[in-house]
Amino acid sequence: MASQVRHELVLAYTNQRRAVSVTAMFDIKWIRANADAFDAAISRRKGSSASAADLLAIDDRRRDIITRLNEAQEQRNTLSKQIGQAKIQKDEAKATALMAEVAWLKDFISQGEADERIVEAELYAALSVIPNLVFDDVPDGADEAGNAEYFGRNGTAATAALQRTPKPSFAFAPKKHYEVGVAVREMDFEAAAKLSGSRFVALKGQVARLERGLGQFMLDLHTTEHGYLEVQPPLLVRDEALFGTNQLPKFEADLFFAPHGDSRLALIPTAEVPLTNMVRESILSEEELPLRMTALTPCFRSEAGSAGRDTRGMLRQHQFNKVEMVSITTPETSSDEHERMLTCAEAVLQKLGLHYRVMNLCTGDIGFGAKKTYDLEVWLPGQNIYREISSVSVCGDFQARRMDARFRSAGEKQAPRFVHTLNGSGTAVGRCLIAVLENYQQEDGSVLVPDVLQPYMGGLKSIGAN
RNA sequence: GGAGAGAUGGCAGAGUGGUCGAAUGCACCGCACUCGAAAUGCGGCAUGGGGGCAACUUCAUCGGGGGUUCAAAUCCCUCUCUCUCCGCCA
Repeated sequence: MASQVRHELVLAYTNQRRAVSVTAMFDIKWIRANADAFDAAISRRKGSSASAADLLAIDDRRRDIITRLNEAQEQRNTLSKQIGQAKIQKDEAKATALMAEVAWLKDFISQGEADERIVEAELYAALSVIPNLVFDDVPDGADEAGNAEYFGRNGTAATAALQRTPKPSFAFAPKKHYEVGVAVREMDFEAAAKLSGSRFVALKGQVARLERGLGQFMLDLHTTEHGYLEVQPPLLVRDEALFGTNQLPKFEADLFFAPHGDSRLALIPTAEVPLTNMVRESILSEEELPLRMTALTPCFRSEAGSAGRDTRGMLRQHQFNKVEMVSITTPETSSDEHERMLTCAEAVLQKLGLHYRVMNLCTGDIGFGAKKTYDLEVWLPGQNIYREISSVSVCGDFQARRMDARFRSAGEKQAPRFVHTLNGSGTAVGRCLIAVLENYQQEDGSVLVPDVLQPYMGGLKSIGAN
């Protein structure tokens, strides 16, 4: 490794406030004991060239340095204590002799500490960009074409499917959301562009109210029927929080940052960041779990690299509202919680009467930190496609390790274990607005208000009919 | 924005350079006493890393990082956070 690169690596490493030791971040002990399994698992992931052999080579060097350093420190500690004894006994001659004896260890130790720092920085850099390993039932695939429709745990789609709204049919050619009459008047892309550039929108009047009502409806649903605790989190967060939920170090380009003193704060790309990090650097008691939190927040995404995609309408914006659900669980319950969270997200679409399907994301499409992800894709008749409106992921202990979030079992005298984390949108409000506009549009350009939203619209049954 | 005070184990709270990883109290766990409980007594009770099959041993950690020293909870620098007062402000 070039020395300049190494220098910067060490600097970045030592200046960062790390929540967890380098070896705990991604279980290097597990890799050591299961090298083949690691290589097999990581090879399913696109975008990672990590290999157990490379990682363990760094770790072997690290352990070798530590062993030699520890021996020197032990010697120094022993001699230092003897010096202390001599001083207490006023035996200056003996103390001076001992100090001469220990002198050479000083350089040896500081060199060893420097070496340790370098090798830990290397290991840290290598481990921090390894994606989570996925579950066996995640389908293989190169891109979204490899995703598999999911019909429930037993493959029967039993209850959920029965409550799903069938794909609607129209007696006229349904318009895209930004062409629907009321939206044409009340989705002001031009004004927003003057203020902020492309990928922003100003909603007005009844459409603005509808968007607000949607967010309120979702939040109320999760807090009253699904047992989630409402949280209003900070919308600006530190780098450490972003590291915890794995936006950093790899996906910095997707974020907006605000300068702050000599540092910076990021605008949250999703409430997953603040909600999940609520438990960072803490040891929960098992009785507190599962901890379920939800929030309605704006989300900010730079969308670097997606130039030209979805430029029309408000499908892909730099700013949008989203209701997020986060669960903190024990390792034993996280998979059940994943299914549960999926039904919580589905409930939103079912109550709104929106047609959708559930996809089990394949290895080529799943996110960096997830072990398994279900996407809810809502039907957009104006565009004649299914579009992602919610993503529900189980992360295992991947984020917990990055945050140092653990729990202690009641009674049992064992060391604290890492919690498991899950996150899911329930749902993206902006995209849900699109779905309502397209699915409930009438030929005259007005839009019917879904029953469950009418209380949030002052009883209005339709908007834009004037 | 200005001035000052702080941050020690699950909690409270001692400790200002030398057997301090850290007194004491509370909480918690085990045992004894009890028909049972309370009270009492005895013992245990941090995290991470290295070595070892293990018993065990060793290193690091007193908010984070860096430094001085043979030796740092204790001295210096810096960052973060908390509190008090002043100013400003939704």
